[in-house]
Amino acid sequence: MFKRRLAQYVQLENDAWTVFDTLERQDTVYEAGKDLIRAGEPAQQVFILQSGWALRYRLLEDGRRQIVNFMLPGDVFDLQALADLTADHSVTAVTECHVSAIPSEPFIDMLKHSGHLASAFWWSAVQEESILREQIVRIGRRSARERIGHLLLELHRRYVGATGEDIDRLTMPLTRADIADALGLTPVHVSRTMSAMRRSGLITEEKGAITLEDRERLARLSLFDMDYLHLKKLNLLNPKAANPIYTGRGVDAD
Amino acid sequence: MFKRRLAQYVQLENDAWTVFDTLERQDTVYEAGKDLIRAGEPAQQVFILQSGWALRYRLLEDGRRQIVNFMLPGDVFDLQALADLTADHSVTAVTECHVSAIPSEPFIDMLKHSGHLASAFWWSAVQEESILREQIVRIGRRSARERIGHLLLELHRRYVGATGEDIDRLTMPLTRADIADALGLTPVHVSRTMSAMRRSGLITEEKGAITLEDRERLARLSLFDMDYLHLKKLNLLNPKAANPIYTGRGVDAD
DNA sequence: CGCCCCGTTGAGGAGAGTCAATGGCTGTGG
DNA sequence: CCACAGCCATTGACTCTCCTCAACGGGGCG
Repeated sequence: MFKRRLAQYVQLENDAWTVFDTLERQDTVYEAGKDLIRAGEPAQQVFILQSGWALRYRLLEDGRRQIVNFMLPGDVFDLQALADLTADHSVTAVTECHVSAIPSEPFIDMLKHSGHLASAFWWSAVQEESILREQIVRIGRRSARERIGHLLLELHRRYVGATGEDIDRLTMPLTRADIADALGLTPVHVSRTMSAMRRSGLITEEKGAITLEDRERLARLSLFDMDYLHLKKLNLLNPKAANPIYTGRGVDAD
Repeated sequence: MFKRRLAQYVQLENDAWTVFDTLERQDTVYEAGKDLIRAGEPAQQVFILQSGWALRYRLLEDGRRQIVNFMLPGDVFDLQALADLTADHSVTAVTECHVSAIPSEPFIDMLKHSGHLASAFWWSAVQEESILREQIVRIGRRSARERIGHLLLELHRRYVGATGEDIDRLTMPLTRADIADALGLTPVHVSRTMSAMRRSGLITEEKGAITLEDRERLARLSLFDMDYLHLKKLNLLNPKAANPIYTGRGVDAD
C-alpha cells in the first residue's frame, strides 16, 4: 500500500526500498475506535498506515468535534514528530488499523542518506498539506451537497491510489456523524443531503460501501478539480502507469 | 523579523545565521494587490516575507474565493517548492511586501549542512500546517463571532511574535471581504458581527488598526487555545524570553 | 429478547446569506 | 479647490440553508 502510494509521485529503485525496509520500526494493530495519537502527548515517531482508515480530529471544550482529515492505507503521518513537538490533535482508528511506527531519529538518518526517499516523503507531506488546504476551501465556500460530493471524490481518488483498483465502488466505513464532523455539518443534514443525492442517481449505497454512479457529473456539481492531489508526476515519470488520471476538470482520462 | 520569529522556537547561534545569511537570494518588493505566486505555475523557490502581509487563496470556477491563510512578517512559505510541484493556490500581497526568494537547491543544501537551521525551518513548516488545521476547526465548528474572535487572537499572537511588541493594538490591513473569505462568511455578516463585538466592548477600531480591549474575555468567548501555535518551546529553551506566553486557556501569563 | 447505535424523516427555528440603499473616505482630474 | 468616481463599511428587510428537537425503525450483539 505504502510503496504503491509513493509510487504515484516517483518510482523508487529497489535499493532505496532496501534502506527503508531495514529501518527500525514497530508494528501495532489498533482496533476501530482506539486512539493512535492523543492531543497533548509528545510526538516521537512517524506513522505509516499499512491498512485501515484513521481520522485526525480536534475537540472543543464544549464537545464540538471537527475532523481535520482522513488517513487511508499508505498514508504517512505525524512528520511533525521530527520537530519533537506535542500533538495538538488526536488520531483515531476508524476501522482496524495496522500501523508501523518509526522513531524519528533513524527516520531522519534515512532521509539524509537517500535523496530519493527524502523527496518521496517530502511529496507525501506536501500532498497532505495540500489536502488540508482543500479541506478549508471545501468547508469555507461550498454548499452541503458540494462538500459531500467533493469529499467522496477525494476519498475515491485516494483509495484508488492506495489500492490500485480503479472502480467506482468505494469502501465507506464512515458514519453520517463522521462525515458531518469532517464537513462542518450536522448528521441530520448529511443524511438528508445524501438521500437527495441517492434520489438523483449520483450515488448508491450498500452497507459499508458507496458507489459513485456518475463521477463526471458529481465532479461538475461539486466543482472538483483534483490538481491539489499532485498526482500528475505519475504521467510524466511513468507514462505506462496502470492508473488512469483525472484531468484538471475532474474527468477520467480514459 | 524572520530571525525573531524562528527564535520563538529555538535560539540559533550566530554561525548558523552566517550560513543562512550568505545564501543566494533575490529580494523583491510587491505592491499591495500583486500576486507573489499564481496557481498552476511551478514552484522553484522558497519565500521569506520580510515585511508586509500576504494571503493565500483559491478561487472556485464561479468566482467564490476562499482565503486559506495569512502570511505575516517573518513567515516562510512555499516549502513545497522543495518537491518541485506546481502551486495549487495563489498568494497575494495585502500590503506592500518585501520578500526574499531563495532557490530551492541552495536552500536544501543549507538544510543538509545545518541541523539547527533544518530543525528551525521544520518547526516553521509544522507551525504553518498546524495553523491550517486550526483554520479547519475554526471554519467547521465555530459560530461567526467565535471565528472572528479566534482569528483576531491568532493574528495578534503571531503579530506579537513577529514584531516583539506585545500590545493590544494590532495593525489590521484586512477588509471585511478578506475576513469573510477567510472565515467562510459574507462581508455583510462580518460587518454586523464586528459591530456587535464593538458594542459589547470586545474590540475598538481605528483606520487600519484594531485593539483587542479584553483579550481574556475574547479568548473565552472564542474558545481560543493557543497550543496549536507551538510557542511553548520558547519557555523551555529561553526562560528569560521577553514575550509573555498565553496559557493553554488563552489567557496572558503575566 | 432487549439494548444501543445508526440512519431517516418531520416540524419548526435560527444563523447567515442576498439584495439594496446610504454615507464616508480617498484619489484624481478639471 | 472642488466635483466625482470608486471602494469600503454599515444598516434594513427579506430569504434560505442548515440546525434543533424529536420520533421511529432496522440491524448487530450480548
